[in-house]
Amino acid sequence: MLQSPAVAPRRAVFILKGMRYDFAAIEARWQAYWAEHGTFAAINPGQEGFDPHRPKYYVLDMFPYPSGVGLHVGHPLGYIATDIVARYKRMHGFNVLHPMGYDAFGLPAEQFAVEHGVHPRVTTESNIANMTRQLKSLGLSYDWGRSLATTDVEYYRWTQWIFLQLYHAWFDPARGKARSIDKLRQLLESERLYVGLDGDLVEAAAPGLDALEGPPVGVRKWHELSPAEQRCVIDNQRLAYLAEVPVNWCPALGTVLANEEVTADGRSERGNHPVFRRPLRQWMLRITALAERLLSDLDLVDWPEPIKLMQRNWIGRSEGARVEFPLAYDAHGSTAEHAGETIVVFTTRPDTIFGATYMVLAPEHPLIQAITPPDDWDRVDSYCKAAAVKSDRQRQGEDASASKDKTGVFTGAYALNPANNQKIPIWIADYVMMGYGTGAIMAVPAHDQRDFDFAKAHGLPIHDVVYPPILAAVKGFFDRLDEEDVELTSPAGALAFFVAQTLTHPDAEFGAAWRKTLDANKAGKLPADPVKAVAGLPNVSGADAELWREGIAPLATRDIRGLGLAVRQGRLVEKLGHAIEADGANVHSANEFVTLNGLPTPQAKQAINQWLTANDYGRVQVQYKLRDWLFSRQRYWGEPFPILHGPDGEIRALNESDLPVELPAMDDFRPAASDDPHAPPQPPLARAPESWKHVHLDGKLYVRELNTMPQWAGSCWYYLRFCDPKNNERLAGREAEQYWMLSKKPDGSHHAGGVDLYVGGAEHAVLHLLYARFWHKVLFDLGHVSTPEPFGRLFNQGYIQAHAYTDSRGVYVPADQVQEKDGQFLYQGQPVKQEFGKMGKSLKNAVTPDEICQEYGCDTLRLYEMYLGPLDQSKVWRTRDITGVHRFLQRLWRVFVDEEAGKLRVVDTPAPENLRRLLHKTIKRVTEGMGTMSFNVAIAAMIELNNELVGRETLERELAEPIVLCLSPMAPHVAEELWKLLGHTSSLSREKWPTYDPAMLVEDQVEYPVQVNGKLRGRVTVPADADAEAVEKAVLADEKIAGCVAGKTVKKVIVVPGKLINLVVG
RNA sequence: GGCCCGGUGGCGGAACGGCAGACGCGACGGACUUAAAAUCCGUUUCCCGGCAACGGGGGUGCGGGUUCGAAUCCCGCCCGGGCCA
Repeated sequence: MLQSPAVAPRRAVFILKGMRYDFAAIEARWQAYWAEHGTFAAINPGQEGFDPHRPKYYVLDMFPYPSGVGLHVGHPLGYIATDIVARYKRMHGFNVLHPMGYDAFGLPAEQFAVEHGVHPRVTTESNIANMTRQLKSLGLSYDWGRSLATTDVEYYRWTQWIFLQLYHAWFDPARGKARSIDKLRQLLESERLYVGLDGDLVEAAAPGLDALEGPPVGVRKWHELSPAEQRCVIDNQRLAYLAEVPVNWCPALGTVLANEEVTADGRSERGNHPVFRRPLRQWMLRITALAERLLSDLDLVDWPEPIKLMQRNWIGRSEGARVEFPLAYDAHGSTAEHAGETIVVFTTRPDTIFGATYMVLAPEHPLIQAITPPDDWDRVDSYCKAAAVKSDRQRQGEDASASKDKTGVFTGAYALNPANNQKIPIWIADYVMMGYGTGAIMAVPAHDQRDFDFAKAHGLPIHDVVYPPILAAVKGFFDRLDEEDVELTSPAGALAFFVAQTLTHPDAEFGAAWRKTLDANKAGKLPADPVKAVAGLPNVSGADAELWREGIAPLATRDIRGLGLAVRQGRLVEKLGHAIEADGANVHSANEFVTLNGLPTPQAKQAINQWLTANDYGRVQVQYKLRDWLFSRQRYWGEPFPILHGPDGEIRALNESDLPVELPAMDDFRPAASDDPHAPPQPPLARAPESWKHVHLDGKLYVRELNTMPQWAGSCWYYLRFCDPKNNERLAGREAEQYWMLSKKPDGSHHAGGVDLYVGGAEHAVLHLLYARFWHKVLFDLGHVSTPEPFGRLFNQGYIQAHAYTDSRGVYVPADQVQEKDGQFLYQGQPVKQEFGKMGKSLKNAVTPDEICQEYGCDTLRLYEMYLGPLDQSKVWRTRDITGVHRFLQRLWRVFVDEEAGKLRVVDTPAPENLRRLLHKTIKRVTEGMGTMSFNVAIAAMIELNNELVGRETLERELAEPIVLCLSPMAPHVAEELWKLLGHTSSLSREKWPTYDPAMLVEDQVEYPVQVNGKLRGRVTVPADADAEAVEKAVLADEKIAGCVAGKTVKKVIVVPGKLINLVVG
């Protein structure tokens, strides 16, 4: 279209183009400047320019997996936040370590490689290049010189090195810490430790005692063992060890799978292939040895409570009892050779032992063969064999179909319940796992739902032993009904009345409730509707109400006699149709020596534990849910183990000097798939060149370990490498590690954790953080690192969600092509349904940072992401809303720059008092927002200040400079540009953060809102220094307030200094 | 089922136990413009009364409680999300 050259404003714009807010040019210029000047390079001790007096601050992001599709706007949420913190800390004089890298080993790259025939290293490197480009375009102040990938040979060399540390270490329970294997050998050789019957370690008594009494019975001295036995004892103590463990084996994928990767019906999540349970010899890491410290040291770190809780639950410490059930012998089956044999169980509910009516062994339990009578053997054996191939999930019946058929088989043998000397049958069932506890349970069907289902399915007895308050009340009612012969007008109503009484007065005796019930009976005031009488009470919990409504009340109405009988016989639970797992008080729980009856669950546990211990039936034991870490993968794209296998089964660790063990170049790195669940695993490395696989050492031919490490390995210690990423002597130089990892508390003492702020998604709350803590603690015990914990403060950012749209078939359509019209959403003219979910490829609702940067600039993107809401909450991305913060930057720019005249508005005259005050208030709000990472509030404060400045012809320097500095962590490019326009010649990244003067925040007049009986009725303005009495006088003198109070007495006047005034009148 | 987190206008969200709804989006009205975009100014919790300045009332998922005063603290419930079973 032709344009008239005479239009003046257009010409002005054309001439002044250089003074417009040209974010593209500004951002490119400053990103180049920072790179060229190394502005964000952190200086290590010993390097030129290092200032030992500067405090350090280590702020870290959870590094990403370099995926092929690159970043979407959800990823940088945390990165922008940490970048703001890093920039803010630099302005406080901190030496800031803010690095970034890539967690690049693992399945997706390998899967992509297998499908496309490209080597994973090729795709990984191009993905890394692309993601680095994206990250750099966001202006994140990383020290890119420290960037690394877990796949770098010089990185995984040290991952292998750490594995060797684990291999050469054991956990000394006496010291509660990891120590070197050499130390263990010393302790054995010097006979401070003996070897027990099972190859376990037995501590020698205090020195001197042995001389008198000799070593404990049944132990051997080190020199009495053969070299092979000695080796076996040592290997059994290592923190990295080989073990035959049942794994989820997927022959079609040719690898083992983690439990999380197996679906409920026993198929692989990826590809839906069958998964089999089979024992495999695998590398394991003994994380369970550190369980107690992983648990207790959570108290030392500043993490969100929910994350700590999830770790605690995962570790799953339970204090319970280990109880021995003697075998019972009768005419058939048992043989003399097993006399004295016991079945050991672990239970967290020893208080329910009187209700243990049968026992269950896991199908793998070692005693099965010994206790099963020969006649029963075939039946039992075939059951065990069938169970062996099921997955854990199938066995535990996590889906509804599996829990219905609680399979099991009776062994034909019996045990004695030590509490009541009852003979109880021993069953085998696959819902009991060998891996947890002792592989055997005492089944208490009345108080454990799984036991209940099993008992129902197999006709086993169910005996009540614990009643929660509502059931205790029911029992109390029938007890009294038995004692007194009364005629009840409505038995069900009386029961309801009695229960309601006891629940509303929980501290009162049953006797009182009973008397009231009798009174009500006499007066004909028993409730007509027993359900409502209890379930409708205000303080009855939902569970109790349901129990009453669905369970007791119908039974009471239908057959109160039968109900009474069931209660008397302790068969109420069976009648209710489901187990009662809640705590309560014991019933039917006494023998001639001990009674638990009436004791609340915690006390009952204590009492029975005491009795069991005193009588040698058991002892208190701490148990963890945490399992040792399965560390082998039958995959190519992972760290090779620094381990050799000798011809005679010898395991030989490589010397540190032989590291790294590089992945061999291979064209075909697919795992060997198979249809046969029993085919031996063939990891891809089995097809590596012979020259790699075979190693000649000391005249022997060794084969390398052919498994690789799991993806978790590389991410376990990258934060350490960042301290000194180029070091080829150590995993990180000692001085560098100490400088960056030792954080000081305000009082000068050292903090438990090294990284000052670690930000990432909550999806890593358990595994990554637990594994990293485990490695760190071992390295700490062995003296390689300086802090007991790796991450002092953790922060979880929320997800970015976005609207997604499905068409009539329920298929997702590209969200960016959906249009809204009159509240309807249309895609290609067809209505679609709006949904909601985590941003990503699968929902077709991903927005890339590239497109936003191009259209609005990355300063706008940064501000928008931070302005969305609190960092730790999930929030919805709406591209439309970006204009808000973009407009803010435009307006801010025009407050500084007169675009039409093409000059800066900044002047050196003093600012008006009101604006100066507003500035100081804003600095305060922004500073506070920085401290609590409430960046949304900080930005709002900046916008408010700016709104006051819009339209002014000039801008005083005393306002301009602090504004630029306050904005700079959040929108660094535009801030640097304005800083330069203000006449500065270098980057503002290390300028001092502005301070506010508290005196500037104090007003000399205060306007008080005045409430009358809590309702806002008016305002009065008084001098700021007026005392309460003067304020009161002023309030009562106010015309409007006087009107409100007229005719009433003012009973009380509450003056909250600086806040408000409340008059209480009546 | 257990535990954890959350629920505030049309929307995202502010609010040391003290004026609920800052700030932004959207919407509406106006200015500028031939027009649109951009920009600027104003209105915007709901209900009632008023031409209007304004006045009255309700209101932070629901029901109770503590308090002079509760979005905020306590108890119970409902709904949504997460983790574990």
